Amino acid sequence: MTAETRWLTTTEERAWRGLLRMHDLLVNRTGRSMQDEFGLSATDYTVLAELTRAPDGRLRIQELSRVLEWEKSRVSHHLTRMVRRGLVSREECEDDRRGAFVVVTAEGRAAIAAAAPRHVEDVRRYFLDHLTPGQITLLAEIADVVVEKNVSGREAAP
Amino acid sequence: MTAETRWLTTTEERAWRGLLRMHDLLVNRTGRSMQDEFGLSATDYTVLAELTRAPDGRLRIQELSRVLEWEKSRVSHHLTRMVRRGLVSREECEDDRRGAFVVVTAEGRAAIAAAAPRHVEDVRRYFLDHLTPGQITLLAEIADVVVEKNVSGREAAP
DNA sequence: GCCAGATATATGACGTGTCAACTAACGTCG
DNA sequence: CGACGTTAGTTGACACGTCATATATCTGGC
Repeated sequence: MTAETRWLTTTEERAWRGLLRMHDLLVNRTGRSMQDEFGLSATDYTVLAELTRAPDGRLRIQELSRVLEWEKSRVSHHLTRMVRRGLVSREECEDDRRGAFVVVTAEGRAAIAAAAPRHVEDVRRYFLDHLTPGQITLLAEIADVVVEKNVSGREAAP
Repeated sequence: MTAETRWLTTTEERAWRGLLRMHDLLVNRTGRSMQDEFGLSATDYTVLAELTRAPDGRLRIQELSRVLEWEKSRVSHHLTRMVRRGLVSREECEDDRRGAFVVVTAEGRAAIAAAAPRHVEDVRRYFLDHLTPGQITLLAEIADVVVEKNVSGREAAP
């Protein structure tokens, strides 16, 4: 006994499909630069960004999992690959012997330092440069609202 | 001789990271419904949507590749999996013996017909319902601009 | 001190995406 | 006709993500 479906209006569909298409385009364009020119995937980049922002370039794996909002197994698999390529390394945790740290290697720091300026340029070239400051603000607000509504009540319930 | 990098302002970063986060949340939420309740991935859904919209539920594979903007090999791999699950089938092409058609099966039609109302509800629940009509229009415009600027000059150059 | 959960991480299987290489059929220009 | 470049589609290898499961350690009663 489902009520009649309220299909999407033209504008609603334009917003939804446009969001998906815009996202894919931007991810492809920015990702290709990073991959082709610096050998980093977008995910490598975010992992390195979190690590270099942390004191001593070290984080507990659970901590990384939390800030990135990635499943633990995803983090584990990804770190295995990054370790293999010399971007990070694992370290034991003295306090909690179950636990482990990830640490950026010198090579990892070099990689993200090299890639970061180009990445920011790409974000401007493919995305921000086509929008007015007003549109950028609007989009930031839209994203904040949607994220907040979807996240509250699922994690850290009051 | 690179100029100094113009790093992102707070708002710019909020827009960029917010876009990525919002997208991931929405894709996860809507994807999980479809997967758990109807056994379809988001990509299955879009393939079936294109096919059911086409006359006779048939499309040349190249045509599908073009409208979805997917690499040929991606299409091919995905169709192989969908065929295995009985959602679509391949047919030979008489006119051009290199070519092939994909056709939705009855099962495929049933699957998307069952999933569509729920999908639309999800798009509303997780996304549209949290925004004002003005914001939805704004977002549609933003997506259109960004997509248009990134696509023109790469395909179908004037 | 010990045992029953809970917690931190790793692993294997499998679906998905990309890239490069391959097969087969078209089209054309001599 | 026949060699040649192009087009349609497939395939295999490999990177990535998710799920279920395994292993080791911690923690809180008793």
